[in-house]
Amino acid sequence: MSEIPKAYEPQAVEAKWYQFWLEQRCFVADPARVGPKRPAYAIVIPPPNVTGVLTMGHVLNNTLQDILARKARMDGKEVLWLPGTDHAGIATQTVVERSLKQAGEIKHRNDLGREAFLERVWQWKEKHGGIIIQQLQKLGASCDWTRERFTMDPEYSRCVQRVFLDLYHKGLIYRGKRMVNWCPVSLTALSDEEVVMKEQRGFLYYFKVEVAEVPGTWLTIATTRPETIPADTAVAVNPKDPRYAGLIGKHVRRALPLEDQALIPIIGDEQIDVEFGTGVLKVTPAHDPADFAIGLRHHLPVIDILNPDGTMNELAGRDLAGLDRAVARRKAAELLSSHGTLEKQEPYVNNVGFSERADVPIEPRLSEQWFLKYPSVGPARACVLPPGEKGSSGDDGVPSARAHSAAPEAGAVAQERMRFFPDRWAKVYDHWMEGLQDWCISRQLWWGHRIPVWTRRSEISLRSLYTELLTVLLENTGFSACDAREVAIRVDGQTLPADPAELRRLVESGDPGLDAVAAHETVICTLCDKLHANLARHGFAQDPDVLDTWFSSWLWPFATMGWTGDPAQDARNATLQAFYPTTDLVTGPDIIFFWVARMIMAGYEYLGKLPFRNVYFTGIIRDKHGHKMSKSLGNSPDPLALIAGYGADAVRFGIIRSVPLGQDLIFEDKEFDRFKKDERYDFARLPWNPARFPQLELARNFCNKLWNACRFRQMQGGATEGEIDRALLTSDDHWILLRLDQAIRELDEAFANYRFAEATSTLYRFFWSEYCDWYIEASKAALRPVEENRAAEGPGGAVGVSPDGPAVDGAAVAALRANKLAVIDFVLSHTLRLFHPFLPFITEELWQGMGYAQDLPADQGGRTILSAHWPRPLDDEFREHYGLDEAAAKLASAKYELVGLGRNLRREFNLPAAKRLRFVLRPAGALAPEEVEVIRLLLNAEAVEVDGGYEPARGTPRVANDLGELSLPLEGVIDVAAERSRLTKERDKARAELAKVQEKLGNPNFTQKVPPAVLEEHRRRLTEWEGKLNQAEASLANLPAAG
RNA sequence: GCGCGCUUAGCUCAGUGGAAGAGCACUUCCUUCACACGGAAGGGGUCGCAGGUUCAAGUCCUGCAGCGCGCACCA
Repeated sequence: MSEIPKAYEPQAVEAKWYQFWLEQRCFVADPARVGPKRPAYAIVIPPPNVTGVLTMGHVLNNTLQDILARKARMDGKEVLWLPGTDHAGIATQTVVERSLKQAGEIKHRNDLGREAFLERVWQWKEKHGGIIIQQLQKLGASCDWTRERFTMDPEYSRCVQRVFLDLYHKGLIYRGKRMVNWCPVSLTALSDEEVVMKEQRGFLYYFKVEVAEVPGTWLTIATTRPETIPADTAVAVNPKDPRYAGLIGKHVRRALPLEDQALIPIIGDEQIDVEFGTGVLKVTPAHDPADFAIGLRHHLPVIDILNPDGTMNELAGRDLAGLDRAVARRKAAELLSSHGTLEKQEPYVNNVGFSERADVPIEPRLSEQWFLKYPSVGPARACVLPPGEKGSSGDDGVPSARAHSAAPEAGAVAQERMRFFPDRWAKVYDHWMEGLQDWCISRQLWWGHRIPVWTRRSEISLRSLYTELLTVLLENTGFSACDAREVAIRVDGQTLPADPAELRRLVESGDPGLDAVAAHETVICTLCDKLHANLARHGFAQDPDVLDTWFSSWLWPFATMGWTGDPAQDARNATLQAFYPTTDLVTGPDIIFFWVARMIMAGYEYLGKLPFRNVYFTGIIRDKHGHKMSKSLGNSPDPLALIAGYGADAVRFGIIRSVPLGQDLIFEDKEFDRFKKDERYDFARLPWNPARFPQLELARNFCNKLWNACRFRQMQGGATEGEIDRALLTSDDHWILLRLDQAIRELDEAFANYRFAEATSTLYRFFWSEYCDWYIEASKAALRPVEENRAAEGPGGAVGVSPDGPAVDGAAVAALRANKLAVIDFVLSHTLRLFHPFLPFITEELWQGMGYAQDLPADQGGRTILSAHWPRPLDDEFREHYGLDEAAAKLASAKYELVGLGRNLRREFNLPAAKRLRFVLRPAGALAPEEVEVIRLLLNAEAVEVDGGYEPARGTPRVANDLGELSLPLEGVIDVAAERSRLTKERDKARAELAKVQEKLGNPNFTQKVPPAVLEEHRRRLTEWEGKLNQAEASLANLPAAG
């Protein structure tokens, strides 16, 4: 570190060290190193979308993971932070299709066809897939990039299909015609979790229908969707509703379509809310989940009047067919109106489900889809510790195995517990797990894992069918018993053995029932590539759908580690054995159902163990309006621009410092308009140019402070990390070492509880307030060049050292100076390590530049700070060895307190900081000259005279504490009024505080019940305030008469 | 409708029953040889409201209000 710049310049530093870390393979995890002395620590990254770009949410999330990973490395653990991306089915397909359309290459993906289109998606992925990875590297993420995974990697895809096959085998996956959430834009089904409810302003339309059997009797029906009237197949009322009960069983004439006003029944159903609308419900089984359920109960027909894209089909009738559903709604209302059956329409606000991705109203639609009944629900639900429970933690914070008292299933035996941070999310999780609905896992997309199922419908005898299946299994395949596990066959919903020998036995059985020709549906689920050609040749067609992206993500913790599902093979998988279960998961609470819950279930189902031991849910980063920041809303600043402007370390520190456990963060300066003209920052050059970010500015300044503190040390010269001589420690040294100890303890506590923001506060306070503001300033007394110190302390020097003070000795001064540097190096080298997880780049630069790496073994910080040991609290041995003394530290803080009081006098008497002042100190006890010199320096005083018998002139401002009385003789310029005002304020304050303490101590309830320590504290406070009050009163009495 | 958060200084927010805190902003002073991305001092708070528990409540309990977020088939 020659030519140290005055300000920290992050850009070059960051690139240099990241490259160094990669070259040195610092992030690469080696399962072979894991052992009793080197425990494993693992995190899997929440995989960002492969075509995504970094958002502020990613910054928060991945910085936290990086902090955990770097801290774990410094703790001596073998760390695997496993990175990767997911294929993001809908998002990626949409992006690619849109770009091809914009380029004019296609009008629709059908123009290319499935294979060619997928080819283009892969090209897109190759081109854009690395962007977010590079961005994570800019942030400093210490992922093991050699293990980067993608959910569409061949091995990963195989895991997905194996799991599909397994669940199909187990009967947990089934195909069914059910109501699903249909997105008319993406043209695919969605899971319930991908639907967001939004309030919509619409109308409640009241229209009337005549009861066929009782002419002249009309029923009024309220609906928000008049366009679905042609799909109505009944009208429902509550049988307990006296208004309508008598009409049940009769019919009404359906209003639309006009050309087909069919008669539909009036049915009674308990679910009908008597209070709502008119108490009469139109029942539209094809287009409403609740109505569908009613339809099932009453065996109603289903009329589907919508096309997949949300337009009306011909069943909607002449007037509506072809119209978009929104247009059709208005048209239907007009039709009713023109026929005099629309009684009124009222403005109405209701909740409508929207496709999260396409942001259009979803359409409840009856369609054939694949569903999953969740596996391992019992253990997955039982393993998460409920709020308030701590579990019994081991040394490394891993909860030990313990049975759950409320395990809902007998199979859920003693198991490890998982902790959520903050724990309130456990309740949300539990609630969702309680009401699990089957998961719709099929998507009508091309980009994704294609469902490994082949189907054929045929008119055939079972004997012929089985014979044919034998051919399919055996022809050109070398099929063996082990392959049989990779095939599941169902005929008409019944499982058929995939073992050729058993099939042959069936074929050769004499059962005459096998010869009847009938319609059969044969479904084959297989992983076996060899069968595919045979299946095609025999008229089987592969299911065109792909699986929900989350159906691959939920396997992430073990599929990324090379899990195969083959027990023997997995037992030999060193990575899986060493690093699963993982230690921590860091993610947003918005995907607790999508991802976290499902991973837990998959973990139990396939590894028999929870996938991670702790889940940290981050806050959500919002803009000043409280909206979640996202790329699509355009309200997120580009993190890379922030990194360019402030430095990666500052962005990390600023964000982490601002986000307490589990709270959302509003990340924007509301007073933007006031500051945007601030010329100190050239934000105009930055593309996002939104605002300035006080959080980041603070953090950048902090990095600069750290930089300059080291620069200051560097400028002092001398040996690096010399030996500390306990005999030469000053009270300031005792103080800072004990403050360092305190900071380490606070940090350990913060880490144990995942309180990262708290950790940054501790670092900030310790480094800036304690180390820089007090300790370094105080140290400047000892750090002055030796000659200067001799002059300052020699006889006739300006400082009022008592004449019989120690003889000044050049060698002694030099030794003191060297010892001071040794303490500074000790503290700084510890501080850099404490900062490293948060500020990886600047700490590495300083660690190397300051020479702290020099004498250390390569694997303990010699090569890089990354592997330096995390500082331990100063133990008894250390305290003993260096004679660390609480009393000395107390003396130092008393000094600083007195300095604060003295500086305050300056202010009170309007004395400019530059004005050289003489103070007089009447010490309460013995006080070494070097202590006085520190006080003088911190006061920026010309002199502090020590005079045990000093009696200041009347009206001389003075302050006092345990150390003594500090007077500021202001010859001839005493502002009596100012001093009276100051002392009066002080006296009143003392009186008030004294009264409070006296009242408490006078209360027998208090003195009897309060813990001794608190009582002691209050008694101490009493004497303290009494002393202050006396002093203020005495000073007031001492003031000359006004005038 | 049910659940979960939040409400503390002008702003953004910490606060773990025992003397109300930080950063920014504001006022005044200082370019003193680490740092003006800096230093010193200062002003500013009935801790949302109302009850309760306690010797002691910003902190625990109950209710209420406002804001936010989830979950939920009210057409």
